Amino acid sequence: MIKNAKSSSPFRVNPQAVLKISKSEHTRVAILNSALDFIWTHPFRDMTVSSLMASTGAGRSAFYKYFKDLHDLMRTILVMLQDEIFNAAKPWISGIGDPVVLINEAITGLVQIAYERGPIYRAFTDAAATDSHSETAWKTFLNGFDDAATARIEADQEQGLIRSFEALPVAIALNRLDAYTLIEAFGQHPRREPEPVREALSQIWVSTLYGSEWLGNKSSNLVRK
Amino acid sequence: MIKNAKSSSPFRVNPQAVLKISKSEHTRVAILNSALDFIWTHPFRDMTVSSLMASTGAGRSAFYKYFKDLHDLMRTILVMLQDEIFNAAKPWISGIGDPVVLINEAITGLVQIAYERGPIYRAFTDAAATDSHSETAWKTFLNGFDDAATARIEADQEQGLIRSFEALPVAIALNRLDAYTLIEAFGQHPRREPEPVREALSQIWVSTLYGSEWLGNKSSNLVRK
DNA sequence: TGACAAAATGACACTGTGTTAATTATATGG
DNA sequence: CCATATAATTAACACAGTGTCATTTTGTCA
Repeated sequence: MIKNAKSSSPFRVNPQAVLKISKSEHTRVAILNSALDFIWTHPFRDMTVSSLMASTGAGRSAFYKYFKDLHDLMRTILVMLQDEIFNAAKPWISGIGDPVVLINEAITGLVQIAYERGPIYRAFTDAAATDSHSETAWKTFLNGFDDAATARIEADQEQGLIRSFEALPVAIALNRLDAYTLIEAFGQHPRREPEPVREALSQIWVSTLYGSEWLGNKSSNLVRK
Repeated sequence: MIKNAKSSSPFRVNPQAVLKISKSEHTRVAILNSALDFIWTHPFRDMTVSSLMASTGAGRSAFYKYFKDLHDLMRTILVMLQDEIFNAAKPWISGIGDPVVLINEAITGLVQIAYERGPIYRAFTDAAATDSHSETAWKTFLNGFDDAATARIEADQEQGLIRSFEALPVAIALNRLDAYTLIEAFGQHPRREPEPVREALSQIWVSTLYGSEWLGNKSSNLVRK
């Protein structure tokens, strides 16, 4: 029980308008929300099955009817959040037009979401450290970004917009840059200010891929044919 | 017991030439080596006090005479390794001459050490996820790099070698880039090939700080006055 | 050798996990 | 509205690992 606006995650699972929810569905949603609330204010390492179930009304062992263990629960949440963040990155990944403008759009979106969900993403990395299945899930999540960024870099290289180099290692490195910079900045309270983080990431991506001459707010005139 | 060349960490604590070692010192060193060997081949999450002490001959509870808990042990190891890696970064941090040459030297050293010690560093980050003291130790470790890099960037900005921007957020971001790219590439077996990783990091640092015109193997003609 | 300190140990209490057999609640068709 | 099948819930248990402490063993040196 006991959750006030300040201590509960802004991301909670919608109880589907109270209509047509089986008891089972209800408990499952209660557990998910309880986990999201917990993670918003506590490190993942302090999460226990009993601490979660305490806020749902049900007893501890009911948990195991819905999730295999705490890591299974975390993987469920990761899947729930995946689309949201992939969509934020989409402008650059598959957008058409000035790539410097697009990349800034994508980074702005990424920073925004990281700011809003930081502690949850932080919990994924903590979970990955303590369980091999969570580790695999987190790696798969990151690999999705690696593949997408590699494809975009290679496409821009063919257009002559990016000079020639091995795209994959650079894509991996830039994605780790984003992931862990953002998680460290926004993964626990108090969170850092978003704007300086956004500027730093933007500067690094743009100068690495398109050259430092495009820094600053002026729009570039690189355009995809 | 039982350790062959293949499965034991190349970094082990020197038993001081067998000379003048008290029983106590001997056991302490045995525990440290046991931990290093374990970490070289297993994830930190599988390390238990009993698994460690099994290879030392002593019983489980003897462990607590030497270390408060497993995280205390890990912090001890982190302190042991700290100098080595700070020294690798030193060329750029405090070197004089062409900064592009220096930064490549520093990154080469960093990659080298990360390759040799990868699983140990990986264990630090895993430990940081599960214990608040280890988390603090790891953050302090990273902050050392942040401060040093910030100072160097600001110095080069005063020399006009780096264009003007807020140095700290960029320094933090570039250090997270290094730390987590290296740990992911070399933190568990099989490790990735070092050379593509080195190239990617070098490209990102150089183009972010000094501009993409200095990429490639040609030495730059930026020189500190 | 004897006496003292240091090191090591076994036994214990504790926390948290995941399972299972038994119990209780729920929903639905007659 | 009730009977009943099915689903949800629980209490109790066995297990793994931690950290402590009183006691015993070992090492050292006067």
